[in-house]
Amino acid sequence: MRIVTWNVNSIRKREEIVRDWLRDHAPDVLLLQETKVTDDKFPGASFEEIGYRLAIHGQPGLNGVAILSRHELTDIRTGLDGEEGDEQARYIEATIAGMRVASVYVPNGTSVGSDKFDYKMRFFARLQRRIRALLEAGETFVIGGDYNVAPDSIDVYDPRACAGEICFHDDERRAFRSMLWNGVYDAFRSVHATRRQFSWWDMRGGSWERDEGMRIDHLLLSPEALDRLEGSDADPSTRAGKGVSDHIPVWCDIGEPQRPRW
DNA sequence: ATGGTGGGTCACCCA
Repeated sequence: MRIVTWNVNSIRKREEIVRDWLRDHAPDVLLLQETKVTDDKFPGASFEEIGYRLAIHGQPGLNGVAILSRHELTDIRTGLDGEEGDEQARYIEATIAGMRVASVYVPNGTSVGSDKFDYKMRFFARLQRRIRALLEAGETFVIGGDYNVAPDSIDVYDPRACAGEICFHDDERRAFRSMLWNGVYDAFRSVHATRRQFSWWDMRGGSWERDEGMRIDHLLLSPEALDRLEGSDADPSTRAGKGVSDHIPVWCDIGEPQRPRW
């Protein structure tokens, strides 16, 4: 089962690109972030026509997450607990082929020390609580998305230039590691221990041309999903050219269970 | 240190 995560930076702008990519690669599941559209205006038919079912959670103009799946989607759940009145559409989760699969769009945080940065840090704590609940429930799960944090020095173009900056600040990296210490695993890094592979390059300042990117899109796996992990990679070809997202798709392949659970 | 481009919606916010 191939599960892909892709921040598309507006699904309406990227509808053709995403549909063509899905036709070429035919993954089982695509987790979308920054769809930037309300549910009634999501271009769902375009993906249903090529064999995908949808679970969508959007809002006007900002954020927005979705799950596209070739298999049945059940028990769809949206949002994270822990913040009264939070209207931001950043989390959706569903059961697909016996696994819980989620798409998450962690807040960018804008700048270290801002109100939005505080919200980002609270969001990490809320996400961690969800991870703990899934682990305690014994679920096999994959949470893919734009985490807006590069975990390690190898994951940024210049660790000195990025030190203390948004998406590489120690507080964010600690929050990411804190999730891992509960017993979830970064799929790409589990497969490629030392490979430098960015998933995002800023639209501004010719970052793509200079290869000044970061690896901020991740798939976090439960232990059972890690046992079944058969591969993980990304597709930088989608970043070339005009009219593309600033993020590229990142995926993992989860094999069939090899034996009954203990 | 700033600003660069490209989304959103409709004078700016967000990345």
